[in-house]
Amino acid sequence: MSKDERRLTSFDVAARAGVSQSTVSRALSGSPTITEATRTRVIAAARDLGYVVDERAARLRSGKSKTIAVVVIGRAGQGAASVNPFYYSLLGSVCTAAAQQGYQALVSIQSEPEQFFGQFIERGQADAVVVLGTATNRQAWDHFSDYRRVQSNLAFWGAPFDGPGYVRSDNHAGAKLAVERLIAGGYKRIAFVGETDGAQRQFSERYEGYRTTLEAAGLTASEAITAPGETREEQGAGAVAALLESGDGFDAVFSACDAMALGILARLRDAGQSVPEDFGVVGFDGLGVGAHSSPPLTTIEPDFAEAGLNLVEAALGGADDDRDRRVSVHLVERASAR
Amino acid sequence: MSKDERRLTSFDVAARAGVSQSTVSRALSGSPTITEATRTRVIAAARDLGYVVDERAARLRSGKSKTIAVVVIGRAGQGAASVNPFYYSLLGSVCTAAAQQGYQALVSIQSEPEQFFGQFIERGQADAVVVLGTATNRQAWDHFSDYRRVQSNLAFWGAPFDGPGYVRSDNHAGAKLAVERLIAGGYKRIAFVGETDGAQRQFSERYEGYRTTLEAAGLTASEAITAPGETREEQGAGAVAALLESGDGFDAVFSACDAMALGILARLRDAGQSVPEDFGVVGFDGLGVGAHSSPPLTTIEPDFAEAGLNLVEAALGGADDDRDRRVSVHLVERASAR
DNA sequence: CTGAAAGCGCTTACAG
DNA sequence: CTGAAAGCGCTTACAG
Repeated sequence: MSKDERRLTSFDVAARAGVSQSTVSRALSGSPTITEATRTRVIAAARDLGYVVDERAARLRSGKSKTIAVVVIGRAGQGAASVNPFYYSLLGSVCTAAAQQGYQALVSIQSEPEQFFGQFIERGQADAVVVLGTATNRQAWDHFSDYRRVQSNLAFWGAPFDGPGYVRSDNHAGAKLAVERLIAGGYKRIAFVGETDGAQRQFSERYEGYRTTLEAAGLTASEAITAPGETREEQGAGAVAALLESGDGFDAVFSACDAMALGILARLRDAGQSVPEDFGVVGFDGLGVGAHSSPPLTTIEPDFAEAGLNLVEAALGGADDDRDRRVSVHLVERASAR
Repeated sequence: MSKDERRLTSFDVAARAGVSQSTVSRALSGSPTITEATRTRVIAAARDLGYVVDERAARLRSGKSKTIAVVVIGRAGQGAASVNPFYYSLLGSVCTAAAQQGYQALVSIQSEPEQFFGQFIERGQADAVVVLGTATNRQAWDHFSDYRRVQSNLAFWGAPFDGPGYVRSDNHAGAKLAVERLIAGGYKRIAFVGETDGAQRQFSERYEGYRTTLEAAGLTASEAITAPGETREEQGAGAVAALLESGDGFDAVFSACDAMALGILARLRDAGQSVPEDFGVVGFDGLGVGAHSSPPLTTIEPDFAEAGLNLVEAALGGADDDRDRRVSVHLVERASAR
């Protein structure tokens, strides 16, 4: 610790300010029942002494922790290196939103079943917990989904399921933005790439938005296209390859996520298709790496600050919070649609 | 909380296991002075009851917090959105390393002077603090650098200064790897892009490594090249533009960081230079986005897991830790050098 | 508006 | 190896 031999306590501040310990506590915690004069004196004494309250004691007595635990789910067997930039940005937004609400953020990265842990509230370490990360770690989501039944101060982003506490993008609005952008670019035959079987719940909503927007414009929607692959990029590449081979004359793709769109772009280049001239692509997520692809990827981006705030509010609200939280999205114009 | 009306305490577990409260504490905390039989009984009682220890109380009494505070510095005025992927990866590695050592991670993102805060130890919230982030926020680094004088359980990555507690890449080895790779690719006139005036301390070390490696190979090193710009990418683009205009016949660049290298690649493409055929580029940092640039960027990547571990150890070690901590690096072969 | 006292739920000397 | 007691440093009823 520092050079002081003994820890300073509120007693020392009380002595110096000539008040009782209780008054020190009230003055420092901003209690309205304290004279401004007294408060000023106490604050000065604390400053002179270099005193700060011991949060362990304050929290034990008050029963609150003023902390949000944030669990980041990684791919099984891969740890922190498998967390993609999208979730790191979301993590950053949650930390910022928590700070704005006067909370601190206790972060843990969990990818293996033996480390799945969410009992931060029971241990008095947090008042609520936010879980976010890849939908592919099914075991992790099963774990936290079960846990939500006994602990309602839990909010999620990225889960393959749906239910209370789940926050997500306004997928319908996003899909509409993407598809309308492609229609405006003059593309005639627009495909959707991404699974709609529920592995990633949000994809189904994006497909629905794709379908209704196309139909509203008098165009025909096709079945969602998918291809197997270890990574999202391989899946996207495979899907667009199938699409080109189909001979159905597709000239544009709305990809359910940017990672797949990146694979789509790479495959299109290999196939000699020029984007955006011959073929249009719009993704979803607002991944920063899309700004460096060739061509840079036009995409739908959720408002990260709003997402962070919604997650914190939903977690803190617990069972009383039954709002259907959908985060607004906007179109990021880059260069993959003419 | 959950459905129980009253919080469970170690007393409840003691009653159920037929032992005293002290025995419960010792059994659960793994004290070696407890019979295996007793421990088993206590653990079973705790499990049956669904009891977990209240960390607020445990920490108050023990005086430890088993937590590492991680401060992520963002660009002034920009918040979480300005934190680049490199620092998020580092943050993830620190969280993982902390967990491996039995510590939790309390994360805060700080970019404005009014939020600079590091007194987590004095408040009993952490046993050590790790500060990382962009070197460009000079005020933030000044703040934490001053703080290191009174609080030695502090470690840094990315600081524009040097001193105790600073962990960094093995820049000499990295520069050597990069330059030797370019020499092996047959490039004849290799430039260095990046400032060496100390704004980013590590850059000077990379320049030195560049210079000595080139000289050892009997080639001539040039002065470091820089150009003004709001972002690293603009700086890189400007520098390579100057380089091409110089007419000095440069055919390769070792860029002090990937962000600048990305700008270099973009500018080279605009100038009609083909990479890696006419011009070679090697960056530094191992940024994930480099895998999606065109061409994909060959780069030097520090070992993130090792970096996280070193930061945690250095912070926990405090004044007793005077090791010069340099994290090993490796070459990531992509496609910007022939 | 302020103070004296109690107590939050643990861990840790101190005994035996 | 286990127990009874004290005490970590606050906040919060309870008084006045």
